[in-house]
Amino acid sequence: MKLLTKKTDYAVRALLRLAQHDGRLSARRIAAAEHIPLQFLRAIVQTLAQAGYVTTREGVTGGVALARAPRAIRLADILQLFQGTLDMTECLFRKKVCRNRATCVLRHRLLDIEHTVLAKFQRITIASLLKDLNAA
Amino acid sequence: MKLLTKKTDYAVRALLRLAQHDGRLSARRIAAAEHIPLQFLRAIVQTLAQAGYVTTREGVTGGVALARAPRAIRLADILQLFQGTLDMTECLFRKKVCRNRATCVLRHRLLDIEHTVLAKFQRITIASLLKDLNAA
DNA sequence: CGAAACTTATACTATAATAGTATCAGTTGC
DNA sequence: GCAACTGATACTATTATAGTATAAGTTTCG
Repeated sequence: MKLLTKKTDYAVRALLRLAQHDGRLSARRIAAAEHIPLQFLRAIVQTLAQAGYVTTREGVTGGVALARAPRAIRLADILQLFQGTLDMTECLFRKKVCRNRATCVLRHRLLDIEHTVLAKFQRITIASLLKDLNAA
Repeated sequence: MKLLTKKTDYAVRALLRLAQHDGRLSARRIAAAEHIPLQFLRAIVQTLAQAGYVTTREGVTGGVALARAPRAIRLADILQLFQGTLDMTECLFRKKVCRNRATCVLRHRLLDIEHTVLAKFQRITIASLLKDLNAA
């Protein structure tokens, strides 16, 4: 079971770099520092920019910068941005009614677990990760 | 994010059926009752049999039966059987040393979350699901 | 102006996991 | 012997993930 995909992982690492640097950084520099394929990172940065987590500037002095305070960027939001919502509610909305009671019983338990996971992800922010990083 | 694959889901549902029936059931009957593709379920049953959760008997009077008490079958074990172990430890064992501290910081948090999830899955058994089912 | 360093936008590919499907062989009991 | 079952494989289709490639536009500096 994989909790985070590479995209999410890279996004978080890029955000951490930006938070540490406190200014504008080019995708190329971030990619080199984090060993992330450049084009892949560029696409990730675009997604982050469109969602308002970073600002970008074109041109030779351009690059990427944080658009929000590190403590205002929650891992739960980045996760949702790149991996979509937690979607265990399928049986409730997509099919008429859960035609199998056993499945519903299971889903009830899964929903409980997912809420727990989500709550934990919501408490993790770029700021809290940064704190861990500096403490280590 | 998907916690359970179809295989795990089907396996649990099959085990619940068997626990309710308290005897031998053919894969065909289970598949029909749970709307599971027959060949797919048969492969799942084989895996369950090889792992010792069910016994099978060939021939016209054959079928599948539980080999363990419902309360001795934990969802965590079924999950592991079909989806493998929780594998967030990659950076510790597969690569020499985590060459990126930010990643390690993240993984540390992920491990914590995975332990929580695993603990919850360990507390769910076929018996506890059956109880939910009868209470509903 | 024009090159260098940057982002934007999109299209393409490779690999692996998931979810099934299809068969043939062997077993059991009437 | 045939109907209903399991065992064991091999195959396919779809999707997600993880990239790669490239053409086009922007900004600054010399």
